[in-house]
Amino acid sequence: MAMSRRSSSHDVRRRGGLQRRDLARLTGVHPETIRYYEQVGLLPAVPRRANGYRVYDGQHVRRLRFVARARELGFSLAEIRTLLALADGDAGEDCGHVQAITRRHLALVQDRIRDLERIAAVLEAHLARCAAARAAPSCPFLETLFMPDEAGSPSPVPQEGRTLS
Amino acid sequence: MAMSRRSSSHDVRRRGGLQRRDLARLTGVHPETIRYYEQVGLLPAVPRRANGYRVYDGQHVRRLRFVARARELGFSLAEIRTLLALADGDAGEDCGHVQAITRRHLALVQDRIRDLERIAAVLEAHLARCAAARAAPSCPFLETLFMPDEAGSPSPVPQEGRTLS
DNA sequence: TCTAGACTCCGTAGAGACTACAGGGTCAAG
DNA sequence: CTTGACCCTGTAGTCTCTACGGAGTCTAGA
Repeated sequence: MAMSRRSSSHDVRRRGGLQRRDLARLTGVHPETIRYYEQVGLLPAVPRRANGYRVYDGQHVRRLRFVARARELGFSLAEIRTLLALADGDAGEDCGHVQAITRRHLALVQDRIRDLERIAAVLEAHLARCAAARAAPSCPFLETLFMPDEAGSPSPVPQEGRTLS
Repeated sequence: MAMSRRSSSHDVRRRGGLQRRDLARLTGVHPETIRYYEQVGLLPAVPRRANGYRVYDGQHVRRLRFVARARELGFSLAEIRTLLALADGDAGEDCGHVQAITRRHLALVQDRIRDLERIAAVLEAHLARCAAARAAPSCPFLETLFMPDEAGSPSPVPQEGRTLS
Protein backbone atom coordinates (compact mmCIF):
# COMPACT_ATOMS: atom_id res chain seq x y z
CA MET A 1 0.00 0.00 0.00
CA ALA A 2 2.96 2.31 0.51
CA MET A 3 4.03 2.76 -3.10
CA SER A 4 0.71 3.68 -4.59
CA ARG A 5 1.91 5.89 -7.42
CA ARG A 6 5.20 6.08 -9.18
CA SER A 7 7.87 7.49 -6.95
CA SER A 8 7.44 9.40 -3.75
CA SER A 9 7.65 6.94 -0.95
CA HIS A 10 11.25 5.95 -1.58
CA ASP A 11 12.14 9.38 -2.92
CA VAL A 12 10.87 10.84 0.30
CA ARG A 13 13.26 8.68 2.25
CA ARG A 14 16.11 9.56 -0.09
CA ARG A 15 15.39 13.28 0.03
CA GLY A 16 14.71 13.28 3.74
CA GLY A 17 11.58 15.42 3.47
CA LEU A 18 8.25 15.79 1.77
CA GLN A 19 7.60 17.82 -1.29
CA ARG A 20 4.32 19.26 -2.36
CA ARG A 21 3.00 16.24 -4.18
CA ASP A 22 3.81 14.03 -1.19
CA LEU A 23 1.96 16.32 1.14
CA ALA A 24 -0.96 16.39 -1.27
CA ARG A 25 -1.10 12.62 -1.35
CA LEU A 26 -0.88 12.34 2.43
CA THR A 27 -3.64 14.84 3.07
CA GLY A 28 -5.85 14.65 0.03
CA VAL A 29 -5.41 18.37 -0.53
CA HIS A 30 -4.74 19.52 -4.09
CA PRO A 31 -1.10 20.58 -4.61
CA GLU A 32 -2.10 24.00 -5.87
CA THR A 33 -4.32 24.43 -2.88
CA ILE A 34 -1.37 23.75 -0.61
CA ARG A 35 0.51 26.58 -2.24
CA TYR A 36 -2.57 28.75 -1.89
CA TYR A 37 -2.89 27.98 1.82
CA GLU A 38 0.72 28.97 2.33
CA GLN A 39 0.14 32.17 0.39
CA VAL A 40 -2.80 33.15 2.57
CA GLY A 41 -0.94 32.32 5.73
CA LEU A 42 -2.43 29.02 6.85
CA LEU A 43 0.85 27.16 6.41
CA PRO A 44 3.40 29.67 7.53
CA ALA A 45 6.96 29.94 6.29
CA VAL A 46 7.73 26.62 4.64
CA PRO A 47 11.51 26.02 4.53
CA ARG A 48 13.21 25.54 1.18
CA ARG A 49 16.10 23.45 0.04
CA ALA A 50 18.94 24.81 -2.09
CA ASN A 51 17.05 24.47 -5.35
CA GLY A 52 14.09 26.46 -4.03
CA TYR A 53 11.86 23.44 -3.50
CA ARG A 54 9.72 23.53 -0.38
CA VAL A 55 10.37 20.87 2.26
CA TYR A 56 7.46 19.74 4.36
CA ASP A 57 7.47 17.57 7.46
CA GLY A 58 5.08 15.88 9.86
CA GLN A 59 4.04 19.17 11.38
CA HIS A 60 2.88 20.37 8.01
CA VAL A 61 0.93 17.19 7.49
CA ARG A 62 -0.69 17.67 10.87
CA ARG A 63 -1.54 21.29 10.25
CA LEU A 64 -2.82 20.72 6.74
CA ARG A 65 -5.03 17.89 7.95
CA PHE A 66 -6.41 20.25 10.54
CA VAL A 67 -7.26 22.76 7.84
CA ALA A 68 -8.77 20.10 5.60
CA ARG A 69 -10.93 18.71 8.41
CA ALA A 70 -12.15 22.14 9.36
CA ARG A 71 -12.97 22.90 5.73
CA GLU A 72 -14.96 19.67 5.54
CA LEU A 73 -16.95 20.96 8.48
CA GLY A 74 -17.64 24.13 6.54
CA PHE A 75 -15.47 26.56 8.48
CA SER A 76 -14.22 29.48 6.41
CA LEU A 77 -10.51 30.03 6.02
CA ALA A 78 -10.84 33.06 8.28
CA GLU A 79 -12.40 30.92 11.00
CA ILE A 80 -9.74 28.28 10.52
CA ARG A 81 -7.07 30.92 10.89
CA THR A 82 -8.60 31.81 14.23
CA LEU A 83 -8.85 28.17 15.31
CA LEU A 84 -5.21 27.63 14.38
CA ALA A 85 -4.17 30.73 16.28
CA LEU A 86 -6.00 29.40 19.33
CA ALA A 87 -4.36 26.02 18.91
CA ASP A 88 -0.96 27.69 18.56
CA GLY A 89 -1.41 30.00 21.52
CA ASP A 90 1.07 29.32 24.33
CA ALA A 91 -1.59 30.59 26.71
CA GLY A 92 -3.26 27.20 26.33
CA GLU A 93 -6.01 26.56 23.87
CA ASP A 94 -8.91 28.79 24.71
CA CYS A 95 -11.64 26.19 24.68
CA GLY A 96 -14.29 28.77 25.41
CA HIS A 97 -13.38 30.77 22.36
CA VAL A 98 -13.27 27.65 20.24
CA GLN A 99 -16.69 26.69 21.50
CA ALA A 100 -18.04 30.12 20.68
CA ILE A 101 -16.80 29.88 17.11
CA THR A 102 -18.14 26.38 16.80
CA ARG A 103 -21.53 27.30 18.19
CA ARG A 104 -21.81 30.25 15.85
CA HIS A 105 -20.86 28.04 12.96
CA LEU A 106 -23.32 25.38 14.01
CA ALA A 107 -26.06 28.00 14.11
CA LEU A 108 -25.22 29.01 10.55
CA VAL A 109 -25.29 25.41 9.42
CA GLN A 110 -28.66 24.88 11.07
CA ASP A 111 -30.07 28.03 9.50
CA ARG A 112 -28.83 26.85 6.17
CA ILE A 113 -30.48 23.47 6.64
CA ARG A 114 -33.79 25.15 7.40
CA ASP A 115 -33.48 27.38 4.33
CA LEU A 116 -32.71 24.44 2.11
CA GLU A 117 -35.60 22.46 3.53
CA ARG A 118 -37.96 25.27 2.67
CA ILE A 119 -36.48 25.45 -0.80
CA ALA A 120 -36.83 21.70 -1.23
CA ALA A 121 -40.46 21.92 -0.17
CA VAL A 122 -41.15 24.60 -2.76
CA LEU A 123 -39.43 22.61 -5.47
CA GLU A 124 -41.36 19.50 -4.53
CA ALA A 125 -44.63 21.39 -4.60
CA HIS A 126 -43.79 22.70 -8.05
CA LEU A 127 -42.97 19.24 -9.32
CA ALA A 128 -46.22 17.91 -7.90
CA ARG A 129 -48.21 20.60 -9.67
CA CYS A 130 -46.33 19.91 -12.88
CA ALA A 131 -47.23 16.24 -12.61
CA ALA A 132 -50.86 17.11 -11.93
CA ALA A 133 -51.19 19.53 -14.86
CA ARG A 134 -50.36 16.91 -17.46
CA ALA A 135 -51.85 18.47 -20.57
CA ALA A 136 -51.56 22.12 -19.58
CA PRO A 137 -50.61 24.52 -22.37
CA SER A 138 -47.77 26.00 -20.34
CA CYS A 139 -45.53 24.97 -17.49
CA PRO A 140 -46.97 25.71 -14.04
CA PHE A 141 -43.55 26.13 -12.53
CA LEU A 142 -42.49 28.81 -14.98
CA GLU A 143 -45.92 30.40 -14.54
CA THR A 144 -45.34 30.62 -10.83
CA LEU A 145 -41.91 32.16 -11.15
CA PHE A 146 -43.45 34.83 -13.35
CA MET A 147 -46.35 35.58 -11.06
CA PRO A 148 -46.96 39.11 -9.75
CA ASP A 149 -45.84 38.55 -6.21
CA GLU A 150 -47.67 36.87 -3.38
CA ALA A 151 -48.30 33.49 -4.97
CA GLY A 152 -44.67 33.06 -5.84
CA SER A 153 -43.11 31.56 -2.77
CA PRO A 154 -45.47 29.94 -0.27
CA SER A 155 -43.50 31.00 2.77
CA PRO A 156 -41.27 34.00 2.21
CA VAL A 157 -38.01 32.25 1.45
CA PRO A 158 -35.28 34.67 2.48
CA GLN A 159 -32.83 35.84 -0.13
CA GLU A 160 -30.33 33.03 -0.32
CA GLY A 161 -28.22 34.05 -3.25
CA ARG A 162 -25.17 35.09 -1.32
CA THR A 163 -25.82 33.26 1.90
CA LEU A 164 -25.84 29.96 0.09
CA SER A 165 -22.43 28.87 1.28
CA MET B 1 -47.06 52.95 0.97
CA ALA B 2 -46.42 54.15 -2.58
CA MET B 3 -43.97 56.97 -1.88
CA SER B 4 -41.66 55.13 0.42
CA ARG B 5 -38.43 56.96 -0.41
CA ARG B 6 -37.83 60.35 -1.86
CA SER B 7 -38.78 60.57 -5.50
CA SER B 8 -39.42 57.72 -7.90
CA SER B 9 -43.14 57.15 -7.92
CA HIS B 10 -44.00 60.54 -9.39
CA ASP B 11 -40.80 60.75 -11.40
CA VAL B 12 -41.67 57.43 -12.95
CA ARG B 13 -44.98 58.81 -14.14
CA ARG B 14 -43.34 61.97 -15.44
CA ARG B 15 -40.58 60.16 -17.28
CA GLY B 16 -42.87 57.44 -18.58
CA GLY B 17 -40.51 54.59 -17.71
CA LEU B 18 -38.53 52.98 -14.95
CA GLN B 19 -34.91 53.61 -14.24
CA ARG B 20 -32.56 51.29 -12.48
CA ARG B 21 -33.34 52.40 -8.96
CA ASP B 22 -37.07 52.02 -9.61
CA LEU B 23 -36.59 48.52 -10.90
CA ALA B 24 -34.42 47.73 -7.89
CA ARG B 25 -37.12 48.93 -5.51
CA LEU B 26 -39.83 47.01 -7.32
CA THR B 27 -37.93 43.74 -7.32
CA GLY B 28 -35.64 43.94 -4.31
CA VAL B 29 -32.64 43.34 -6.53
CA HIS B 30 -29.56 45.50 -5.95
CA PRO B 31 -29.12 48.16 -8.68
CA GLU B 32 -25.61 46.99 -9.46
CA THR B 33 -26.85 43.45 -9.73
CA ILE B 34 -29.38 44.56 -12.32
CA ARG B 35 -26.58 45.92 -14.45
CA TYR B 36 -24.67 42.71 -13.88
CA TYR B 37 -27.61 40.59 -15.00
CA GLU B 38 -27.87 42.62 -18.17
CA GLN B 39 -24.14 42.24 -18.74
CA VAL B 40 -24.33 38.45 -18.48
CA GLY B 41 -27.38 38.28 -20.71
CA LEU B 42 -30.25 37.64 -18.30
CA LEU B 43 -31.91 40.95 -19.13
CA PRO B 44 -31.25 41.35 -22.79
CA ALA B 45 -30.90 44.64 -24.66
CA VAL B 46 -32.38 47.27 -22.39
CA PRO B 47 -33.45 50.31 -24.43
CA ARG B 48 -31.92 53.71 -23.65
CA ARG B 49 -33.22 57.21 -23.75
CA ALA B 50 -31.35 60.09 -25.39
CA ASN B 51 -29.12 60.70 -22.38
CA GLY B 52 -28.00 57.10 -22.28
CA TYR B 53 -30.16 56.15 -19.30
CA ARG B 54 -31.72 52.71 -19.45
CA VAL B 55 -35.53 52.56 -19.58
CA TYR B 56 -37.20 49.55 -18.04
CA ASP B 57 -40.83 48.51 -18.25
CA GLY B 58 -43.21 45.92 -16.88
CA GLN B 59 -41.61 43.14 -18.87
CA HIS B 60 -38.31 43.84 -17.20
CA VAL B 61 -39.94 43.78 -13.80
CA ARG B 62 -41.51 40.45 -14.65
CA ARG B 63 -38.31 38.97 -15.95
CA LEU B 64 -36.19 40.24 -13.10
CA ARG B 65 -38.67 38.87 -10.58
CA PHE B 66 -38.38 35.54 -12.30
CA VAL B 67 -34.63 35.63 -11.93
CA ALA B 68 -34.84 36.74 -8.32
CA ARG B 69 -37.31 33.98 -7.41
CA ALA B 70 -35.21 31.35 -9.09
CA ARG B 71 -32.10 32.61 -7.28
CA GLU B 72 -33.99 32.36 -4.00
CA LEU B 73 -34.63 28.74 -4.87
CA GLY B 74 -30.92 28.27 -5.37
CA PHE B 75 -30.79 27.92 -9.14
CA SER B 76 -27.53 29.03 -10.69
CA LEU B 77 -27.52 31.82 -13.23
CA ALA B 78 -26.74 29.22 -15.89
CA GLU B 79 -29.82 27.22 -14.90
CA ILE B 80 -31.91 30.37 -14.86
CA ARG B 81 -30.71 31.21 -18.33
CA THR B 82 -32.01 27.83 -19.46
CA LEU B 83 -35.31 28.28 -17.66
CA LEU B 84 -35.75 31.69 -19.27
CA ALA B 85 -34.94 30.30 -22.68
CA LEU B 86 -37.59 27.63 -22.15
CA ALA B 87 -40.07 30.25 -21.03
CA ASP B 88 -39.22 32.39 -24.06
CA GLY B 89 -39.41 29.54 -26.57
CA ASP B 90 -42.23 29.96 -29.09
CA ALA B 91 -42.43 26.18 -29.23
CA GLY B 92 -44.31 26.34 -25.96
CA GLU B 93 -42.65 25.94 -22.61
CA ASP B 94 -41.07 22.53 -22.48
CA CYS B 95 -42.44 21.42 -19.16
CA GLY B 96 -40.56 18.16 -19.31
CA HIS B 97 -37.26 19.93 -19.62
CA VAL B 98 -38.17 22.32 -16.82
CA GLN B 99 -39.09 19.37 -14.65
CA ALA B 100 -35.79 17.70 -15.39
CA ILE B 101 -33.84 20.77 -14.35
CA THR B 102 -35.96 21.16 -11.26
CA ARG B 103 -35.59 17.53 -10.24
CA ARG B 104 -31.84 17.68 -10.69
CA HIS B 105 -31.74 20.83 -8.63
CA LEU B 106 -33.94 19.32 -5.95
CA ALA B 107 -31.59 16.35 -5.75
CA LEU B 108 -28.65 18.70 -5.21
CA VAL B 109 -30.53 20.55 -2.52
CA GLN B 110 -31.38 17.31 -0.76
CA ASP B 111 -27.79 16.12 -0.95
CA ARG B 112 -26.69 19.38 0.50
CA ILE B 113 -29.16 19.05 3.35
CA ARG B 114 -27.82 15.61 4.18
CA ASP B 115 -24.24 16.89 4.11
CA LEU B 116 -25.09 19.77 6.39
CA GLU B 117 -26.94 17.50 8.77
CA ARG B 118 -23.89 15.31 9.08
CA ILE B 119 -21.74 18.39 9.65
CA ALA B 120 -24.15 19.67 12.28
CA ALA B 121 -24.04 16.31 14.03
CA VAL B 122 -20.25 16.40 14.15
CA LEU B 123 -20.24 19.94 15.49
CA GLU B 124 -22.79 19.04 18.11
CA ALA B 125 -20.77 16.04 19.18
CA HIS B 126 -17.70 18.22 19.52
CA LEU B 127 -19.55 20.77 21.61
CA ALA B 128 -20.89 18.03 23.83
CA ARG B 129 -17.40 16.67 24.40
CA CYS B 130 -16.14 20.18 25.12
CA ALA B 131 -18.88 20.62 27.69
CA ALA B 132 -18.04 17.26 29.26
CA ALA B 133 -14.29 17.91 29.45
CA ARG B 134 -14.68 20.92 31.69
CA ALA B 135 -11.25 21.10 33.26
CA ALA B 136 -9.27 19.51 30.45
CA PRO B 137 -5.85 20.99 29.79
CA SER B 138 -6.60 21.40 26.11
CA CYS B 139 -9.60 21.72 23.86
CA PRO B 140 -11.03 18.39 22.72
CA PHE B 141 -12.30 19.86 19.48
CA LEU B 142 -8.90 21.16 18.44
CA GLU B 143 -7.41 17.85 19.53
CA THR B 144 -9.75 16.04 17.24
CA LEU B 145 -9.00 18.21 14.26
CA PHE B 146 -5.34 17.46 14.81
CA MET B 147 -5.74 13.73 15.21
CA PRO B 148 -3.85 11.28 12.98
CA ASP B 149 -6.72 10.18 10.85
CA GLU B 150 -9.52 7.77 11.62
CA ALA B 151 -10.93 9.39 14.72
CA GLY B 152 -11.31 12.73 13.00
CA SER B 153 -14.73 12.62 11.46
CA PRO B 154 -17.14 9.99 12.82
CA SER B 155 -18.77 9.32 9.49
CA PRO B 156 -16.65 10.19 6.51
CA VAL B 157 -18.00 13.64 5.77
CA PRO B 158 -17.33 14.23 2.08
CA GLN B 159 -15.22 17.19 1.08
CA GLU B 160 -17.64 20.08 1.19
CA GLY B 161 -15.36 23.00 0.67
CA ARG B 162 -16.30 23.79 -2.90
CA THR B 163 -19.64 22.08 -3.00
CA LEU B 164 -20.96 24.27 -0.22
CA SER B 165 -23.12 26.42 -2.43
C1' DT C 1 25.51 10.93 -21.89
C1' DC C 2 21.26 12.04 -23.27
C1' DT C 3 16.42 12.28 -22.88
C1' DA C 4 11.73 11.66 -21.23
C1' DG C 5 8.85 12.41 -17.69
C1' DA C 6 7.56 13.87 -13.27
C1' DC C 7 8.05 17.03 -10.51
C1' DT C 8 9.19 22.01 -8.81
C1' DC C 9 9.03 27.12 -9.05
C1' DC C 10 6.45 31.71 -9.97
C1' DG C 11 2.89 34.82 -11.33
C1' DT C 12 -1.41 35.36 -13.11
C1' DA C 13 -6.17 34.44 -14.80
C1' DG C 14 -10.49 32.34 -14.43
C1' DA C 15 -14.84 30.71 -12.14
C1' DG C 16 -19.51 32.35 -9.83
C1' DA C 17 -22.28 35.86 -8.34
C1' DC C 18 -22.05 39.63 -7.10
C1' DT C 19 -20.64 44.48 -4.81
C1' DA C 20 -18.12 48.69 -4.63
C1' DC C 21 -15.67 52.38 -6.26
C1' DA C 22 -13.80 56.15 -9.18
C1' DG C 23 -14.62 59.67 -12.23
C1' DG C 24 -17.53 61.44 -14.79
C1' DG C 25 -22.63 63.17 -16.69
C1' DT C 26 -27.77 64.49 -16.00
C1' DC C 27 -31.71 66.16 -13.98
C1' DA C 28 -35.17 68.27 -10.89
C1' DA C 29 -36.14 70.95 -6.81
C1' DG C 30 -35.20 74.80 -3.90
C1' DC D 1 -27.04 78.08 -9.37
C1' DT D 2 -26.24 74.74 -6.21
C1' DT D 3 -27.36 70.47 -4.04
C1' DG D 4 -28.37 65.83 -4.06
C1' DA D 5 -30.04 61.89 -6.17
C1' DC D 6 -29.64 59.57 -9.65
C1' DC D 7 -27.29 57.76 -14.14
C1' DC D 8 -23.23 56.12 -17.06
C1' DT D 9 -18.71 53.29 -17.79
C1' DG D 10 -15.04 50.34 -16.60
C1' DT D 11 -12.57 48.08 -13.32
C1' DA D 12 -11.25 45.92 -8.88
C1' DG D 13 -12.30 43.36 -4.96
C1' DT D 14 -14.64 39.36 -2.47
C1' DC D 15 -13.86 33.93 -1.45
C1' DT D 16 -11.75 29.56 -2.32
C1' DC D 17 -9.74 27.54 -5.00
C1' DT D 18 -7.98 25.53 -9.82
C1' DA D 19 -5.52 25.90 -14.03
C1' DC D 20 -2.22 27.63 -17.09
C1' DG D 21 2.17 29.21 -19.12
C1' DG D 22 6.97 29.23 -19.10
C1' DA D 23 10.88 27.91 -16.90
C1' DG D 24 14.00 25.13 -13.89
C1' DT D 25 15.34 20.51 -11.54
C1' DC D 26 15.82 15.88 -10.71
C1' DT D 27 15.77 10.85 -11.55
C1' DA D 28 15.40 6.58 -14.19
C1' DG D 29 16.33 4.28 -18.12
C1' DA D 30 18.38 3.58 -22.97
